[in-house]
Amino acid sequence: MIVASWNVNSIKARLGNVLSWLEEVRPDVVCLQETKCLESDFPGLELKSLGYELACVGQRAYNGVAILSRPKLEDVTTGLPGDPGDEQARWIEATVEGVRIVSLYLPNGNPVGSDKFPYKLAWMDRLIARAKALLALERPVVLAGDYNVCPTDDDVYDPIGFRHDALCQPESRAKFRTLLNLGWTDAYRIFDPEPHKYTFWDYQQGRWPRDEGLRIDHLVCSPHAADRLLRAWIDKSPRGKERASDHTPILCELA
DNA sequence: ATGGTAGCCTTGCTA
Repeated sequence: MIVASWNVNSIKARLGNVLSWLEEVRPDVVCLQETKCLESDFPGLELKSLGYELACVGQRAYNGVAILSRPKLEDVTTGLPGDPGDEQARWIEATVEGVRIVSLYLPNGNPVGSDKFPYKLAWMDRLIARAKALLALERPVVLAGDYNVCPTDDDVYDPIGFRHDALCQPESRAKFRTLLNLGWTDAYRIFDPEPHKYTFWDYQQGRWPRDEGLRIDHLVCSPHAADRLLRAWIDKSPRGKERASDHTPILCELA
């Protein structure tokens, strides 16, 4: 089973790119982030015509996550537990062929010093709590999404320039490590130890043609999922297309 | 020193 994660930066603006990529790669499960539309506005018919079931949660203009699946989608839930007052659409779960799939969009947190950064850290504490509960299921689980965390300086093109950025803060990285230290696996790093492999390149200042990016999209696997990992890779081709998202898909295959 | 891109709607905010 091939599982992909892709921050599309608006599903409506990116529909053509997404449809052509799905036809070409045909992943079994696709987790989308920053869909930026209400459930009622989601272009589901086009995706269903390619054989995908859809589960999504969204809000106007910001955030929004979805799961597409060729096999049946079961037991869909939305929202990250731990803060009933949190209205932001950043979390959706579903089960596909016995694998619990999460599509998550972790808060960016910039600028550090604003209230956005403590919101990010508190959100990560809730993520860690939910990850503990999911581990207790003793089932394969994939936490797929835009984490807005560069785990190490090897995951950012300019570590000095980003030393004050929320994506590279020691607190952000420490919480990501706390997640992994519970027993979760960063699937990409199992298969590719090379530094400076990226999933995001800013639209500005020619970052894409210069390959000046960040690795912030991750496929985080529970032990039962990690035991089934065959490969994980970044597909850079969508980033080079016309009207591209600033992120490109990351994928893994489970036996 | 500045501005540079993209998407959405709040023509400013978020990233």
